[in-house]
Amino acid sequence: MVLDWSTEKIKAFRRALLDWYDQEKRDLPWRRDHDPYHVLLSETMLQQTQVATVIPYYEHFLQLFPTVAALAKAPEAQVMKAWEGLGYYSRARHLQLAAKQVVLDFGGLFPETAAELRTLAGIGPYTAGAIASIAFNQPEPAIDGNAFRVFARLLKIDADITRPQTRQVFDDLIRQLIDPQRPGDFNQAIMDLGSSYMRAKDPDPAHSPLAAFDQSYLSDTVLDYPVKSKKKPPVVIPYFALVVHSPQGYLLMQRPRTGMLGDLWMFPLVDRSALPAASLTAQLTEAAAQFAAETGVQLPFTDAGKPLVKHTFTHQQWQLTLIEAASPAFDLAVLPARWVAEADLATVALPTVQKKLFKALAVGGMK
DNA sequence: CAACCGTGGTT
DNA sequence: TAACCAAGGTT
Repeated sequence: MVLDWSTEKIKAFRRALLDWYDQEKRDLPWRRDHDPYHVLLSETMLQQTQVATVIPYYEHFLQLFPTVAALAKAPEAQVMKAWEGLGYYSRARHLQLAAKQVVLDFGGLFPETAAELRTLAGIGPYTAGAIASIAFNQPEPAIDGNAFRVFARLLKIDADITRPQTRQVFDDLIRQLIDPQRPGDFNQAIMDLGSSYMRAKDPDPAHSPLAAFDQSYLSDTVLDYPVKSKKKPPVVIPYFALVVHSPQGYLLMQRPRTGMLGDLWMFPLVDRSALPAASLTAQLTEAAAQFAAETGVQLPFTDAGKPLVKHTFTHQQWQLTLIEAASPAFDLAVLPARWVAEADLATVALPTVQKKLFKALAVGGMK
């Protein structure tokens, strides 16, 4: 799509945006320099995650893994532990994979083009554009939720931003507007604008430095943009959480690398919706049978008498009933499982839902 | 392409 | 409070 703005108008737009950014840009840890590793780390953590949440994780992660080489050679378990609580855990695995790719495929130096950056694990069109523009000064759009919202409002773009093909519409338009001298600052200024005057809720378009360019503001239709379709509600799944405690600690299983909470450690779960029996007693027996089939150990599980633990993810709501059995320690060598004493809880990466389960049991000072 | 993948904050 | 939102990527 061709933008019908004059050259003068485009220059005035860039000037208004960058002058404002020079005065008002946020002071953020990842803006201390333009190191591509710092940009990659911050952009990855910021995916679908708020700035205030990311800041302490970013600082801690950089202390543990100061360079891309240090991250590449770190134990994966330590990387996952550093990501604990941040969510979308495949980001952590992909980030370390990307670090290894930089070391092995690019001699330890980040590639500088968006196309090459896209070959790194976990780097999609947004993150590639962000690194290329911020670290390497290339005129690449970085189209995140802010950019979608800001340009949808500025230009009154009606395309549904949840549809993949819509990205191209915005990409074409932003390429005509991006400042060729300061593309990184241009992209970051759009993000700052999208989190302030042009935020999703309760925006203040009248005081935006781009108010004069904002077609939605000028027509009093700001909240009509961006256009996006609604998400489906989460599916409810009932589980038993199997609490097996021995003198060596609690039995935790490492979840499969793919799927929900991949690589993290949890109590074994049994999907109750897959159990045929109706009564609680019959379901406890069936859960014990499934546990025995997996471990070779038959244990008498009983209801732990704890309240139902609920945890809602993007697409699922888990309703967890704690059931428990005491046991001597037994061999777990053939399973992705281990006994974890309370003192060792700090050494394994636990998802938030598992911390809720420990809290319900009043274990490890979790609250 | 649509579905999947976490968590915490806000209204 | 249920719904929505927050610097997306992978399959």
